[in-house]
Amino acid sequence: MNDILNSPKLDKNFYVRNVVKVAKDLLGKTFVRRIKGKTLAATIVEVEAYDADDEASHSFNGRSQRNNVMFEEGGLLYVYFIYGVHFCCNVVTGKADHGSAVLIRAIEPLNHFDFLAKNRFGTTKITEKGKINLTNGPAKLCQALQIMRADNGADLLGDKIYILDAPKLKKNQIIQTTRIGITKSKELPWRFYIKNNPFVSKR
DNA sequence: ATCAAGATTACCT
DNA sequence: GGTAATCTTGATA
Repeated sequence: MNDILNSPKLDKNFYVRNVVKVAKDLLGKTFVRRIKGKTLAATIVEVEAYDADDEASHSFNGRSQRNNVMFEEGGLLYVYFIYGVHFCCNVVTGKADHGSAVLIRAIEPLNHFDFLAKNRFGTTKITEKGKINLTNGPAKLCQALQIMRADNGADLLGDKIYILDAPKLKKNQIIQTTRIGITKSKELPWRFYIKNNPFVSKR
């Protein structure tokens, strides 16, 4: 655990690359959220890439008030509100004005389970199944980590939300497939997840 | 001005 | 498996 938290932050160069490569490389890295004096840590286990010339991407029709952060240089957090109910968070990638990001779809918590459970269910008493349910979806993990509108545009090189390096996964531990919940560009194989990880949202 | 769709989730049958 | 929840955006009038 201490080894994990003592790893270096991913740097600017990591984020300013092709979005599909960044997506794949984010698997296994440690997502950190500092809030209320706590340092919440979780392993990234499922992601999706959204690129500029990708019909399913929020950036496809150009810059707008909502997707503005996606067009910044890589290394920021893009948070959006969806279905009038949920927040989802993305890691902005690529050069300035490009418009690409990686949706974080699922994480595996490493600490502070009571705090996450309180945020999700209003109680610290949870079953084994409830534990899986803490962060096995893009809106669930935002609720658990208290990521919301105010966090849109957060600097991932700052000290509130950031990602730590971790050993690169082997090729055979990564599954590549099509994305979930979209109607356009469904055929692009831009979803990645860690094989056999119980926190992955859907097989 | 009105309307439909949306990178989801929880709860129902 | 179906659908309500309920805000924001972009299209059409």
